[in-house]
Amino acid sequence: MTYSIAQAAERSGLSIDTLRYYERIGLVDPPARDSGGRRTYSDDDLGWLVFLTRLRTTGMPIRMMREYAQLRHLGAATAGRRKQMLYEHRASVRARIAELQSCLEVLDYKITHYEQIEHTFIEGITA
Amino acid sequence: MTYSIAQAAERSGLSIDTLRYYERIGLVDPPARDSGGRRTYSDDDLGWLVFLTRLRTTGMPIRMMREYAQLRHLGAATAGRRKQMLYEHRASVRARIAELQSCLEVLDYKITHYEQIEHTFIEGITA
DNA sequence: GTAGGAGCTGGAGTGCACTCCAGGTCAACC
DNA sequence: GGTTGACCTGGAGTGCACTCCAGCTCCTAC
Repeated sequence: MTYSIAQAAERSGLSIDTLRYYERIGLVDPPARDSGGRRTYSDDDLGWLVFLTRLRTTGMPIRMMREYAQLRHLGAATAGRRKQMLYEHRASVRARIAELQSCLEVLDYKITHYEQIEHTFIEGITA
Repeated sequence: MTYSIAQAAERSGLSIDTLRYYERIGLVDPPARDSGGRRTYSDDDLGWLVFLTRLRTTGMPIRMMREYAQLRHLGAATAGRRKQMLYEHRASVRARIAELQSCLEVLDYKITHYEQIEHTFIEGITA
């Protein structure tokens, strides 16, 4: 199965421009072309694109994604280093989640505070 | 208790430049000045700065923080709208956490995959 | 055979959130 | 009274990750 750039964009959640941009900066290998010179993405290409969106969503900078892509390109010998990168990235994602959760507590506290103000206000009116 | 801009920066985790920038764009009220024209931050100022860093950490854009700051400036009458903003923001933070957790699963899967490759490799050598 | 739509390239432009800088002031210490 | 160090202002510059554009080609459908 192959996909036009528009289909690849839709399925990966990236824009058409972003797909070409990622290719230009070496984040994705240039996909095959059809007889008219148009990009045709394979299922493998799609899988990689989707994985990239996960890395992006979790805040990995493009510079690091590119490093990962380059290691991947070098084949099985770099599997250990890639695993190490994912390990470290996973730790940073976990830390980020913890950070967000701690901020959530502050938000909860603030919201409770506002709710109390509201109650006082209503009681002030109806009393 | 009052603080110099350097102390405010250290305690809030923002840089000195960012403190002045936030003031310029209306995110924080201009603090008092000493006889020499230097900013002196109060404990209240500090509290607000720290709260802003929480909003920033949770991904609230500056535009929205400014909106919140403006409502706060208008006093108690806007408490309901501010509460509403925090409510919505909390929902987005929760969604963000869920998103990160779902990506974590993908990372776990990938890492497991790499570990299996490693095992196979070692067995291949030692066998 | 032509009109329309998708895709192509190289390069310029955008939005966000800072960050840095030059040139100046001010208070304190030697 | 001169030097030092923190701070001041207005404005320019930076890094990131896209996003947009002009001018072109190519296939399809009428």
